[in-house]
Amino acid sequence: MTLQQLETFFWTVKLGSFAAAAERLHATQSAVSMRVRELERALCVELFDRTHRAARLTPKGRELMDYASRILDLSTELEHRIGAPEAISGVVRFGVAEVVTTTWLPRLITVIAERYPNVRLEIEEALTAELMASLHQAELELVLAPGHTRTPDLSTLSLGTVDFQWMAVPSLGLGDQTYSPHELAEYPIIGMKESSFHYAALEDWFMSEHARCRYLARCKSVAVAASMTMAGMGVSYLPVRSYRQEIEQGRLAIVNVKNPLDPVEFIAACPAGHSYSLPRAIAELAREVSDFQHIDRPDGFV
Amino acid sequence: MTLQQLETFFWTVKLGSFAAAAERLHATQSAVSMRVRELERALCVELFDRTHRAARLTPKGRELMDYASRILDLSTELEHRIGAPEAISGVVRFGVAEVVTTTWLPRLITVIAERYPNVRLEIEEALTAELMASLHQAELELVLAPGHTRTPDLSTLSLGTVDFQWMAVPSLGLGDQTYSPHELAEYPIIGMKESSFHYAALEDWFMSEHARCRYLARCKSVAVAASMTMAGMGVSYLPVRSYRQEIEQGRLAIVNVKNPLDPVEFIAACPAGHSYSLPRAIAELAREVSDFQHIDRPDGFV
DNA sequence: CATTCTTACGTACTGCGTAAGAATG
DNA sequence: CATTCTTACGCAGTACGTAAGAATG
Repeated sequence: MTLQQLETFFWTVKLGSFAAAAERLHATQSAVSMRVRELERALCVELFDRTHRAARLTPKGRELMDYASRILDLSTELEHRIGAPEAISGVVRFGVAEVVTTTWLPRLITVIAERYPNVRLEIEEALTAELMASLHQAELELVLAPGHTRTPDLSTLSLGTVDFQWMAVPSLGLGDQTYSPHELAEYPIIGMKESSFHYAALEDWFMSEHARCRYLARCKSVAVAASMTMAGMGVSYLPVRSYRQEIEQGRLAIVNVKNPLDPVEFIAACPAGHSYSLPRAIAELAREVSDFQHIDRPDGFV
Repeated sequence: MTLQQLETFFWTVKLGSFAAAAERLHATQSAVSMRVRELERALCVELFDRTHRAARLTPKGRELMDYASRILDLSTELEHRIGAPEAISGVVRFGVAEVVTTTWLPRLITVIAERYPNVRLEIEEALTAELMASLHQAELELVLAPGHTRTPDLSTLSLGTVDFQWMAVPSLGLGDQTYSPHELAEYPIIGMKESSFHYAALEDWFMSEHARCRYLARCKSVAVAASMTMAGMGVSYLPVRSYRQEIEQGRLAIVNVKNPLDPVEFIAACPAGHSYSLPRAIAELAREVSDFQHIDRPDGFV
């Protein structure tokens, strides 16, 4: 019995198939199959029910899963606590929201590369809901995105908040007055897709006055929304700091509204239950390099 | 990092040298050296201070020891709880007292061989103190011997008690009367060596009346003491059941004494701190096959 | 019939034992 | 100078990838 066998078994169960585990572990199906078979031979026990196509766990396999995760957890904790950072190798797949990409992601990548020179990163940018879905399917190990959801199966770490405001070009003529949702809904709104974190928040904001706005567009990208806004096509909800220059230069103007939404909190989220893991370490680095407005909140993971 | 490396590291620390670990693990010094070196390379950390001849742990090494024992403990627990018994392989070194050898040891060996066909046994017979010393030095993993010592670093399991009595040949003329220590001390005593469990007990018994007996001999073996006794050379303290036949046939007779000592409890003792381990499993088998007088006592390990 | 796991086979590697070497007390 | 660890070298076993095969839904 080896750690590698246990790790392979663990991911096979976690991802539901030998093929998926092979991809995750950067090995071939064949190798995964052999490792599991070797583990079964070492324990003289069937771990998977092979009468069906999908790899279904036997009762013994289910029992093993608990031991495997405990042992693997200890071994990664060991590597982090005792090993030098350069001893940490492997691949971390994480997802980021666009605002992270356009702000401190480059710094994060640099810091990771310095601290963990032997770690390879696979970074994916997508809308928040998509990232969270990937996280739950274990396709990603870490997500840096807006959110404050406290699900029991996720550990989260606050990365600070970002001030979003309604913006439009001055020539759209909204001026300095303070708009209610109803009033703002008169203007064409440049929104984000449903899987964006903002979708629900803005919908709620309009709905608080039973206002129905007309969306000129639903973007998958803040940058695209900003471009459309700067082109004078409508009003959109944008991160202030990212468009400071445009505001100063008069190419965008903040639209004052009644009951403005709170600043958006960004979090690092990763699967709960691991005391130490590379994703958690990276989350903490992200918190350090983040220049988002840090808020008072328990400093560690929740 | 592999389980084998951790195991090798563990035993190197536990036994204090690469050579001793090599012997324990049935490998060469060279292999042990390489495994440790590989572990150090995997963690990018020095685990042993090699400036001195003996392998002294570095602080990092000391930290690792805790993780290593926890991981190895989990992995053996896993093997016992999930693996089939025939999956358990390896060598168990255990020590037994002579009375165990001459009573149910053969049965124990049979039962172990049936349950764990792939386990090899290295059994050593010696006097109790010697066995306990070997146990503390981790040269043995299990001891089946008389005793009731409750040391915090040992787990013990009661194997039952054995009735010992003073015996002599009838022709020595002790008859049916009841002897005090003083009176018995008049006769030549065939005793056991100091490292025998009985040594202290009998010494105390005589000393309770400030009697000083003359030891005709100090044996390392109960069988030898019995032979000398049956040869009419003196009085000795022998297990009754082992010499039932001799008593019935009149070749030995029990000598009644005042304040006879309690029956001697036998225990299985193994290092504490392992939730599951082969030695513990064997201890429980020993309890099952033992035909010593079982006493009311918490059933499990203490 | 596409997906998923297994089997076969050749290769490359790595871990081990033997034996010799270095260093320590 | 004996003990203890390290290094060198050659062998053997094994773990992997490629590719073909079997079975399932």
